[in-house]
Amino acid sequence: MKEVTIYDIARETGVSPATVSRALKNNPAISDKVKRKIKEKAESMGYRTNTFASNLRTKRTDTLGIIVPRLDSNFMSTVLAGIEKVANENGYNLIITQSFESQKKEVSNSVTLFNSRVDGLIVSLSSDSTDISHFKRYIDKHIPLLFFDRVCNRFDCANVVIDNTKLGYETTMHLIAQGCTRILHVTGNQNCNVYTERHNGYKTALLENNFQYDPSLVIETGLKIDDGSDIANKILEMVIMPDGLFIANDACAAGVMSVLKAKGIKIPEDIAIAGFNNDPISRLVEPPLTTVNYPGYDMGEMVAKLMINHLKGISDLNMTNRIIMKADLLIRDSSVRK
Amino acid sequence: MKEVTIYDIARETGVSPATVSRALKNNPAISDKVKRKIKEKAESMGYRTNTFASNLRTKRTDTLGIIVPRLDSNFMSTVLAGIEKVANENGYNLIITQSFESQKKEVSNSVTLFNSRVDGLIVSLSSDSTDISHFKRYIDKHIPLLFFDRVCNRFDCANVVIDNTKLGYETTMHLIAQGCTRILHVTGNQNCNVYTERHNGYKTALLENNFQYDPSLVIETGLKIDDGSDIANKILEMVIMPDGLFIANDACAAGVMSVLKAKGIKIPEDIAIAGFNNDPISRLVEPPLTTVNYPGYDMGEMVAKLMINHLKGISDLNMTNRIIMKADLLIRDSSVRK
DNA sequence: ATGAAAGCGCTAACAC
DNA sequence: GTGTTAGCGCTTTCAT
Repeated sequence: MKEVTIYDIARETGVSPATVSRALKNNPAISDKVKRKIKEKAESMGYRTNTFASNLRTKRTDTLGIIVPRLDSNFMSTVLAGIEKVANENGYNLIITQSFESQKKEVSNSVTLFNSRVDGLIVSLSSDSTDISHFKRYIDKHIPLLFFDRVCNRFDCANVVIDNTKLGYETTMHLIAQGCTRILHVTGNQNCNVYTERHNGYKTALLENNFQYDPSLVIETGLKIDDGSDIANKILEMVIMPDGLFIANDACAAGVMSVLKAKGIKIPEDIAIAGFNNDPISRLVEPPLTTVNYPGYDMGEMVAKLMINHLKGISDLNMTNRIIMKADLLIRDSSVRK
Repeated sequence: MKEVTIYDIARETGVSPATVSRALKNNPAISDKVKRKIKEKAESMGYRTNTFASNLRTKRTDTLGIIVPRLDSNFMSTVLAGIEKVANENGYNLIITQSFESQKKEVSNSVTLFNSRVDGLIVSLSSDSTDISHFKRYIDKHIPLLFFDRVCNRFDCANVVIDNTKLGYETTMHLIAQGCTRILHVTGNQNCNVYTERHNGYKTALLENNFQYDPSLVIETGLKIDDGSDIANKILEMVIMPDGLFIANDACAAGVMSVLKAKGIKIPEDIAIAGFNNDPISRLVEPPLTTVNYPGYDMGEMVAKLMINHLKGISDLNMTNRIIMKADLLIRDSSVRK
C-alpha cells in the first residue's frame, strides 16, 4: 500500500516538493491559486502528511503525555475530559497512561512517554511516589512538566491544585458548627498531599475549637467503596462512637453511609457525614452527601491551557509555581442538624 | 539541547552506526560483548531512540487510536483502564479521543488519528452516528478497525459486544416474574444499537407474556442522572402509574429512584426498578439497584488483545465478525418483592 | 560479525 | 512566489 507523498503531488501539479509543502502548511508566500490547486490534488490523491518525517525535521510532536494514578475514577475521567477538549482544540494529541498507584509503573510510564518525545508532560502522582527523580530527565531536557491534584511539595515545579487544607478545615468547622464533638476522619495514603492536607485542615479545626486531636479517630484507608464497609464496621464496634465523619472522598463516604444506615444509625442525627469531590454519587445517596465541589473538568482545562500556552510561547510555566483553583464546601442533608 | 544519536554512540565506541542500531535492537548477529559495550555507552550518554526516524523507516507507530463517546462515564473509563493495561504490557501507546456523542467530532477524530498513523483503531460509536463512511479510509489502507459496545450492525467489521437484547429480555422477564404488569422502559438514543437492542428485549419479553407493547410506556432520554428527575416527574403525573421500571443505565435509574422515593413511592413495593451497567452507584442507592453486570474492564482487555494479536500476526481480526461477552442480570433489592 | 550507503518524507535555508 | 538542496536519525540491503 503505497502512500502518496508531496513528491507525487509535486509531479502531478508541476511544481516543486517545497511548494507543495508550503501550500499545505498555508505558507503566505504561495499564491492562493497554486495553493488551491495543490490542496485539491492532495485531497483527490488521498494524501496524508507523514508526521514522522515532519516531526523528524521539526523536532516537535504536538503530543502531550499524561500520567494519572487511575483512569476509572469519576474525578480523573472528568479532568481528562477537560484536558482532551483543550488539547484537541489546539491540535495536540494525548498519550494517556495510568500508574495504578504504583511508583514503579509511574517510572516506567515516564520513561515511555519521554521516549515518545511528548512535547510536555502532565502528571498526577501515584500515592506511593516519594521519590520523583524519574522526572528529572524532563527537566534536564527542558520538557515542560506540570502536576495537578496529587503534587509533590518538595519539588519545585508548576502545579495546579485546590486548597485541600482550607477545605478540610472548612468541612470540619461545618461539622463542629452542627454540634459534632467527636469527629472521625477517614483519610488516604499519608504520602499524598491531598490527604495529608485535608487531614491537617481537620486537625487545625479541632484544635481551634479546643477539641483534642485524637489519632485513634483518624483512619487511613484505600478510600474505595468497599473500604467504606470495613470502616463502618470499625465505627460500629467503637466503645464511644463518633458523632461526625469527615471522609476524604465520596465513594468511600457512600460506602460507609450505606452500612451505617443498614445498622440503624440515623444520618445526620446520630452521625453527621461529609465527603469530598462532589462525585455524582454524592447527590444520589440518602441523605444527599455534604461534600466539597472539586472542579475536575475546569482543572483539566486549566492544566491543558497552561501547558499549551507554554508550548506556544504565549506564557511561561517556569514563572508559575502553583495555581490554586476555587473549590467550595457543598452542604447537603447528610450533615445538617436542627 | 542536542540529542544523542546512534552516530554519537558509534563514534564513541568505534563501531559503525549500523552495528549500534543492531545492538540496541538485540539483533543476534551482534556479539554479546559488543552489545553490552554499546548498551552501556548508550545509557551513559543519555541516548533515547528517535521514534520518528525509526517510524519513518519501519512505517509502524506502535500506537493505537481510540474514539469513545465520552471519557467521564464509569463504564468507559473502566473499559479504557482495561485497554491501557494490555496495550502497555505489549509496548503500545494509546491516543484517546472523545466524540462527545457527536458524529461531526467523531469524523474529525477519525481523521486526526488516521493522520497520526495509528497502527489500529478502536471505536465505540457516538449515539448520533448513522453514517460511518469516515472509517472507510481505514479499511482502504488495511488499518485494522475494531468496534466495541456501541457498534454499527450495518457495517461488516469486527466488534465486541454483550447480548443487549438477551439482557433486556431477561431483565424484563425478571420484573414480570416479580409481578409487574405495567413496565415502563427508559431508553437512550434509538440510533444506538445498545439501546434499541435492550428495548427490543423488553418488547419481546412483554409480548411473550401476553402484555401489550405500549409505546407510551417507552421514554427516550439522554440517560443522565438529571434526566432521571424529569422522568420521575413524568411518571408521577401518569394517570395509571407503572409498577415496574427498566431503565437502560444505572445513573439514570439512580436519578429516577431518588425522586420517586422523595415523593413517597415505595421501592420495590409500589414500583420495582432495574438498571443496566453495574455502575458502582447501583450498590449504593437504596434499595440497592437490580442491574446488569457489564464487564467493562474485561471488555477493554479483550478488545486490546484482539487488536494487538492481529497487529502481531498472532490472529486475524478479519476472520472475526463479532465477539459476544458474558454479562449477567444482578438481582438486588430494588426489584425483589416479598 | 560488522560496515557502507541509500533512502524513508518532510522542511527550511538559501538562491533566484 | 517558487525551486534547489541538504539533511533530520534510523534501518536495511548488500558487501565483505
